[in-house]
Amino acid sequence: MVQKSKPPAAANPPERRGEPERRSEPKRRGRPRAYEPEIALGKALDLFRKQGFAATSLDDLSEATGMNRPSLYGAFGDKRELYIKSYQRYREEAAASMVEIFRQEMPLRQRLERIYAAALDIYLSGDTGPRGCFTVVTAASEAVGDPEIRAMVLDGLTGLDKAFASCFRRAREKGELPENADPIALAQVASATIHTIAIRSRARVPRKELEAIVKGAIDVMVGAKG
Amino acid sequence: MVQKSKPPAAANPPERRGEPERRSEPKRRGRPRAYEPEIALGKALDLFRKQGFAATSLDDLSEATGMNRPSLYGAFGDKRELYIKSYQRYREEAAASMVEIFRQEMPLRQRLERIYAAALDIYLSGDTGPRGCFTVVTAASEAVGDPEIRAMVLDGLTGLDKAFASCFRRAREKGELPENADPIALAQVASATIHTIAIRSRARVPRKELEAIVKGAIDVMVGAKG
DNA sequence: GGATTATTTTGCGAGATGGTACAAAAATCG
DNA sequence: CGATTTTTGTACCATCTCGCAAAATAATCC
Repeated sequence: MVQKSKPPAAANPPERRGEPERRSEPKRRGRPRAYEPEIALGKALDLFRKQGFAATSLDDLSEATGMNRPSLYGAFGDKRELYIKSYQRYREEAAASMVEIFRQEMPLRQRLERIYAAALDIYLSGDTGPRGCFTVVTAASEAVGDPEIRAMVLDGLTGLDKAFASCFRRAREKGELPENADPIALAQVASATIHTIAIRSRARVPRKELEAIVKGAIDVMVGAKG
Repeated sequence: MVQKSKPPAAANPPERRGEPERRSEPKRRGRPRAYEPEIALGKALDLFRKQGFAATSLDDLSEATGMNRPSLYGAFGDKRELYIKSYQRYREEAAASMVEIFRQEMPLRQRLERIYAAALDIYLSGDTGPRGCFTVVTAASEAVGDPEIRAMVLDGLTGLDKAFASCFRRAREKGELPENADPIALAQVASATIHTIAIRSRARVPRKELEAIVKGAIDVMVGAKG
């Protein structure tokens, strides 16, 4: 898992470009790419999620993406840039899986349940074991030393807070919560619940237990029984 | 910060053993140690908390502890063992700072406030910026790949859950909580609040904001106003 | 004082690491 | 076809990494 000396054969998937470029690409000039940047970035993201920044070597990334190092460097920049791009990609995917749930009209309790179910799907995915949340598990670790990563982490944290806050605010307006409920405090508890399941999933707490934690937290936030 | 080639002079603190050994040590036989294992372990812990496992090199540890590598190796074993011993030390210290608060008799709200204040003291300490919680920030990251570390992390998580649960159970018996309050669910929210401030402190969220989050969470758990 | 014991010190070695230089390869353009 | 352009593949570098062996040092024991 650490070194490689990649077998030089079988490195080239024969189907390397079904249609050369999605659409409207006039026709690229030089030698065609042997990889698809989007899926390579996904592989890099998988690795960073599993191992974190420092424990992931360029050889690991090279092997996982199928790109050799110079190609990696040319496509994404150095290791830190690749990490940041992976993190951006992660956040886009995570946001995409939740934005619909925040937008649609539905009862508060159901909305919370679906948000947490989506989060668990993300945190528990992974071939070699659940990987938790990128923000919580690896990015927060890098955040002390790297202002750019820290800014992204902060942005992610407050973004989640705000999404939950507006969701509680709407619920209060619709009479699903008592008049004196504090949407901001509730949102922070809702975020904290996200964080606790992110951490616990990384420690391989089984999904059933995580779901029980979620249910208990929802009860505390909106009142027991549905 | 990465390499060293330590200046060979000035490496030996002249006061290296005020009293050779605390007490009852009959008299150590060979050359005396130039370091105190306890404080060296503390320095190692500081580094691991700041940088995590993979990003911390033996040279870093050697420089921080003042021990050269073979001495480190002899005293603590290899890097992973040193990491585990550091983590044990961290947990002992953290437990020591909280056990009194859990044991003493006091109103629920005050107990929670003091627990969170103690946690913030730990998370926000550090010369070069707050370091968060070892369990949450670095150990959880290693937990996927290392069963021994994972077991320790799980033990830490459930230990905190249980401490909070018994605290809520007592409060309910004393009438500080409604009869239908669920101590386990409340405990998990209390743990989640610990986790969220651990993560946020790592992202340099200022103490004032963390305290506001704590206050909001306490209100949600035990009911607004004190 | 000499033997014994425990620790420090120096330094090494095999290998991994992040990053890059450079030529060969594979496409389009004229 | 040859020129141009872009990417790939190989090889390399300087540094860092972990762990260890061998020798030097400093204490106690007899």
